[in-house]
Amino acid sequence: MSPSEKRSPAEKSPPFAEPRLNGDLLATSLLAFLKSYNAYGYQLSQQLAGAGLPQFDSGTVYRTLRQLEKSGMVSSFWDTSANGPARRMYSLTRAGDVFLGSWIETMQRYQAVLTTALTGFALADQKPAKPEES
Amino acid sequence: MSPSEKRSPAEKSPPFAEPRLNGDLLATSLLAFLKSYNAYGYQLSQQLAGAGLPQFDSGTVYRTLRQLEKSGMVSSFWDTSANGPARRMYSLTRAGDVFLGSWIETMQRYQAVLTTALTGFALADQKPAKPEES
DNA sequence: GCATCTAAGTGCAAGATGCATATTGCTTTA
DNA sequence: TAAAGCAATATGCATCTTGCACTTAGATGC
Repeated sequence: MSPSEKRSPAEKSPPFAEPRLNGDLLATSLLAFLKSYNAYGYQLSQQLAGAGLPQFDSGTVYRTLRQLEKSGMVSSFWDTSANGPARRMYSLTRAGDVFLGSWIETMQRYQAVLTTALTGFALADQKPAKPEES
Repeated sequence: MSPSEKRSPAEKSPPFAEPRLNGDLLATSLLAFLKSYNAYGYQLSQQLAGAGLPQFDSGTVYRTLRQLEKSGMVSSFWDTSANGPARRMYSLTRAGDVFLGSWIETMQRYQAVLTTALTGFALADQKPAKPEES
């Protein structure tokens, strides 16, 4: 290759283009809850806390919800009908529903891979590579 | 509380204290592979690439392996028995095995929670909170 | 008034990640 | 034998993500 150019720009992919299972567990949990009913951040934060999921920081919950909205996965409006401070009510969008489905699939596939690896899978074209057990 | 002190030190938990399922998928996959056979970084990197898992950066793979070693999940030694450059051979430790088991459990529980949320679970003490669907 | 709860959000520093590149040793081939 | 190439590990850096503390603000109770 020509040794002149050193770096190509390397565009980055948008936040929720595909399921990554990295920091997406929170996002996915939020979408899963929003599939059953609309809710606001504080409420979701509390329900997550008592659901057997890891302890999510409430700041992260709010930020993730805003990010999901920017990505078109959820939509929101200010709800001032109830007493107390205004609530930002979220609901799942069509795109969010689709993403949620693919993420669940992905998670199941990952788990299948891990389970297979754990049970000692047959390595067809790859020799065992168990060095010495003397 | 007394308004004098502003911040407490707030100690941080060690890297792999408990399964977080955030950036731990790579770590867990590595441990799962190492449960069946000892292996070195380059090899693991290649096998991960063709296993139905997300595309992991090789630099991240090496760094994660070193981090796992610092945490006591794996142990390594330089293997110069084969041709080519020396390889750092990794094997799973007892602690790594335990962590792996708990992580799999955790992942299954998370998935159960999500599945339950998706199928529309019964909200006992929490009213539906479905605002208006007019 | 003052404290407290709900509700949302920001600031900051530390950690994790993606991408490109570097380095070394061995093997092959011109 | 010099050059080229692959195997194998690793680092530099900019960016993204995260946890923790703190702030703002309205409503409610004392």
